[in-house]
Amino acid sequence: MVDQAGIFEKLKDTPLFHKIGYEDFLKMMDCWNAQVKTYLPDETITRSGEADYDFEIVVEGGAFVYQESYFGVRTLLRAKGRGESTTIGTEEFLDDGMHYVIVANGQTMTLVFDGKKVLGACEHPCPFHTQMLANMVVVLRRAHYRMFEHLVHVSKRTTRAKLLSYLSTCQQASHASKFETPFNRQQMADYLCVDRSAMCSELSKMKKAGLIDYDGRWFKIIEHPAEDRLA
Amino acid sequence: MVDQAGIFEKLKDTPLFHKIGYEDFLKMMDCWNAQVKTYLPDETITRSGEADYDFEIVVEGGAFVYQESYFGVRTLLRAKGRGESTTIGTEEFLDDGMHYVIVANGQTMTLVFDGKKVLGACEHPCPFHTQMLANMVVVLRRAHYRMFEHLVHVSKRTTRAKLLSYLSTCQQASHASKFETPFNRQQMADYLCVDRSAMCSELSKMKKAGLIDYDGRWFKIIEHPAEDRLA
DNA sequence: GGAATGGTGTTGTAATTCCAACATCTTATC
DNA sequence: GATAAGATGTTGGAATTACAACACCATTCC
Repeated sequence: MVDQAGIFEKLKDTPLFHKIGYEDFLKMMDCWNAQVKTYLPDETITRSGEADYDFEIVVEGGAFVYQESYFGVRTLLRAKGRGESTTIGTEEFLDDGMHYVIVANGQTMTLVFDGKKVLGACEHPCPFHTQMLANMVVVLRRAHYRMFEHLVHVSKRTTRAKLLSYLSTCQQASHASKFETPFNRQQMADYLCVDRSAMCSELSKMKKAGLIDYDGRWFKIIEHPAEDRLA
Repeated sequence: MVDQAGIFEKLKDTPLFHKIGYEDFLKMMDCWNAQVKTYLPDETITRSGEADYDFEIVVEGGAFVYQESYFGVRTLLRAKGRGESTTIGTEEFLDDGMHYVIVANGQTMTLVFDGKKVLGACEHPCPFHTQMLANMVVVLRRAHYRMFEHLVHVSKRTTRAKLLSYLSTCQQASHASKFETPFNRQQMADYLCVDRSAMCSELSKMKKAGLIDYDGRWFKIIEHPAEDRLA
């Protein structure tokens, strides 16, 4: 059994709890009807349509979020890492028309709030309530933008265009002409939704064509490609 | 010149202003240092790096959000419809590492809040502040999930897999075996990032193969495709 | 050292997609 | 009815990708 202080310790450094102190946390636990739940590995935590108004945060362990098709075929959307604490709920809870399943990744402990209270207008607004909502907005915006970047890259029709779109973004983020990618080749191929070997081959061609230069994870974009390849 | 009452009239029915009354609105205008701005068609409203902490809402007109590559090549991310009011800012403002440009779509009027006050903890928390943040979370979550669905479809390697993924989602949302899509063929092809004619051709094959049936925008999924095509 | 492992690059073939062009059908519009 | 415009379906050749198989290199482990 873990006490409230123990739970707070595991959450306090996450972006969602930015500027939330222990006293705020205690009030929150009371005000939002917090409940601690534990799950066995692979146990279903929740699915769309059930308890849509709960707001559940991973305290310990982790969770997988799957999209579920009409026929029950699942596609892995996101992994909530063990010990990463935050926000199953911040990004997925409380909406209609979503079809997902959330499954525990190993032994998992969560904190469940009453979502109606979280998103409802308080008669006696508390500072922590406003702060938590502001934190949620920040966390959501970041995730939203990352996903949009991803979609922009994947939307390109050819492997070359996908690579240029992605590498251009990396270069921008690095603020330098030479930059290092966080992915190895397989991960980069998965991220861009192309075949790894085909991607390697395309990288070779681009190097020979003088478009880019690279060595391992270090890349450099040399020439400005025709606009229509990037657009 | 439009007065505050006129602005409120244009915003009050949007999701972002759910449960926000006129008195709340007036307080908000004061508390968050609201300023009204107008833009000429195609005028740049803002770009990443400039005024990152402002929170700007379209009151009248509209806006295009572009991603901008290292070389200045722009990709259209999103169109904020004329008169649709809400939320340039709700989804894009206040983050680092975003490279975008926002351009007015026709004559446009906006409302600019001080983002630091919007996301900052208030010393004297107001009910409208909490309500607005809760509204932002709802709006963001919805947009986030829609984008995720989009990414799931586009991530599939073949046109057939993209179609099945998309149609499966439509079928789920309709709660019926037969359903109508909101897109015409060209829009559907753009959404799935494939060529229209190739998509039409693939639809024909799928119909002949007995996987689906369709007539115009009406579709029906007949057989469960092999799991590996959908996964 | 030798073997195993994981990351990377190359190649050839089969499959898929893009692209352009055209045919068909429906729906305005006059 | 005649015409135009728009959406949809079809086809064939060129371009691109997926897939499988293998070579190469560095690291790790015994």
